[in-house]
Amino acid sequence: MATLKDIAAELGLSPATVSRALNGFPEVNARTKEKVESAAKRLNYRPNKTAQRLVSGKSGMIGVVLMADKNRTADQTFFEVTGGLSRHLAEQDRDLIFQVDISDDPVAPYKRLVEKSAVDGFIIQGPSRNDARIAYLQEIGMPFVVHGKAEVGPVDYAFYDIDNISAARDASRLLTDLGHRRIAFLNGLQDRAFARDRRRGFQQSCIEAGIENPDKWILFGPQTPQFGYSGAEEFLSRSEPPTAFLCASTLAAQGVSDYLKKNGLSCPTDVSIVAHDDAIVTARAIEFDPPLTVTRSPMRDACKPLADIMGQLLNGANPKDLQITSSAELIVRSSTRSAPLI
Amino acid sequence: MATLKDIAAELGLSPATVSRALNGFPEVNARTKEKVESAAKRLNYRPNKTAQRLVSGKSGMIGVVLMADKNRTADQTFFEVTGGLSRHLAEQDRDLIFQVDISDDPVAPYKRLVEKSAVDGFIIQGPSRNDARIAYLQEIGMPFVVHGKAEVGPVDYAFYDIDNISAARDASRLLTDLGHRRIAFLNGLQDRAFARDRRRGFQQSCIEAGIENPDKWILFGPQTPQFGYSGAEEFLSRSEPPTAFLCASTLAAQGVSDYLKKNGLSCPTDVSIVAHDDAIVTARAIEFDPPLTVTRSPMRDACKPLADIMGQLLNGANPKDLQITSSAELIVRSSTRSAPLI
DNA sequence: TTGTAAGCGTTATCAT
DNA sequence: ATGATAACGCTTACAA
Repeated sequence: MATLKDIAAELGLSPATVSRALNGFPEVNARTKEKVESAAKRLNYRPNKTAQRLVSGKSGMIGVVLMADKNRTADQTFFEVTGGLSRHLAEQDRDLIFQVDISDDPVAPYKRLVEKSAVDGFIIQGPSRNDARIAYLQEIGMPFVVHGKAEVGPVDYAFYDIDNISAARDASRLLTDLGHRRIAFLNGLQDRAFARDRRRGFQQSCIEAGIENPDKWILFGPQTPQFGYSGAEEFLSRSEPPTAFLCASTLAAQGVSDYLKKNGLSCPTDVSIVAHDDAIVTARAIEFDPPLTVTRSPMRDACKPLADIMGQLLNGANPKDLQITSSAELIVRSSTRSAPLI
Repeated sequence: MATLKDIAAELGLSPATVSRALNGFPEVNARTKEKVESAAKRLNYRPNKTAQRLVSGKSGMIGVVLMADKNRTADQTFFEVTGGLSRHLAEQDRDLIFQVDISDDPVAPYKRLVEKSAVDGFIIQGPSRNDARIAYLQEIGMPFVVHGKAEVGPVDYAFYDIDNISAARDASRLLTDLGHRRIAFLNGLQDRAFARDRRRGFQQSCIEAGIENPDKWILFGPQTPQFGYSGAEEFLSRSEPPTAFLCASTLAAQGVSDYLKKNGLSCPTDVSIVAHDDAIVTARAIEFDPPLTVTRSPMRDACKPLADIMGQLLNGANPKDLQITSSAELIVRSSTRSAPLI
């Protein structure tokens, strides 16, 4: 692979001039610039990233760490986002370095990457409350963007999140407006920030509607069809069964739907279902039977903002100016109907 | 972050000696070595990877490229393997750089990474026949390992594959031994090497059993429940419907199973099902109703061999000595039974 | 056993 | 407008 030196030798110039020509410095003679550029093309020159990194102190890599659970499973959404991130980072000529966390110390993989000076920044997915990773990165001053927002109040790091409180509030308010009073909420894992926010939104609309003790209607769990199924089973065998389900994902809604079918219950006649729709391919809300009412906010939409924020951060922007909260859109389809009169 | 120079200054040594001490050169005085090591620890020294790379000419990174289809979907298995790879590469102190292919030129993302001198090698997943990526990497002499084997005869690149011919042969032979004569095969995408091999194995056992024109019983498609469902529909509405299904994945088997249930057909009484089981979490063969007979070969098992092969390749081993074919195990459960007498 | 010096391929700071 | 030179942090002949 040709180097700056090769081009310089070829043209009888110094490497410095070639570097300037190639990097568009204003002082270089137009003709020289042309010659350099054509020679570069001819010799198939590519700047050596490693050398650039050494001198700039930047690696050009962004770290993404997957926290695999004990079962080594990872939710689809993580990959959706990671794939999209890779694409958008490529537009900035940055690459994504991917690591799987197997230790029980969530900070370890970040430390490893930091200490190897392997990355310029991190994108953190699925933050939890008092996230140790965030604390660590803040402490050492490493740039990072959080997908989701860990804390409730204002924070001083960059993030992209959807308004989970409003999403859950809108969804459950739709149900209370339809007269539902016993609404089961199959929420995400309890330690996740989004689950906390959605609980809050759910509670708000319950209070508005005069429903007491909303918490007894919430179950936290992984967003899988299995969880949806067992959650439906659990709630529907109570003495006061719910007339509606709110699911944190279409995946869980799938499980609920399966349970209803298997037990001769009809949606929406007997039970209404609303879900939050991340628009992942494996469980399309519109292909449900009946088509699912959702609060929709494609996971995929997070990729570009996250990559952009990272780019600006690396250009020295203030994290506090890089905080985006987008909102989910309520789409009413056929899985919701007035509460049955009992 | 402390550098070699810092340690040298601290100890009144030269950077060279410190480097030697830290890299376990035999000539260094034992006491010096101790002092250097403790100073390194005390100053929290980490070698600067970028500098090491520049001097060694190696990046310490392995490229993995995801070929996303038009829908931007990617099968679960890709991520299973990629995650595992990341873990095992970390053991070699290598990192995984992850890229998504969006262009229609499958070689482009590889070229990009190569020309940036970003990676030392690639792991290629889902090879197709006459794979352009393989041709490119061979041409430029970049090390790579293929997960799967693209060609039928002997090849001169490193790979890890399962014996797809035998797997399909064993599975379909089980069915022919049970008296089945009309066996539908929901195979993988036609351009994939594994699908070609499984077709071959299927044909072999059909010939053994005297079944004519096996190809008319094969449908190629993406291994999804949707494909399984529509494939079952297609085959079962023929004038001579199959009495058994062979599926290239438990995901497709799920679709077949769903179709049977929805149409009042019983497995295994009316229709037997055998699948190949990659042991991915989203469709566990043993949790099927009834539990699924499979040829089992966990995708996950490929990760360590692939990482190991890459390591050896980078240490100068001959690709031809790094070719592993493992075999799938036939596990008979309850989804297979003698063919119904018609 | 240790030090000196060159070099990896860039970019940046001086001169000229 | 261009060239020398140093620097980034490390490894490795070669010298001592």
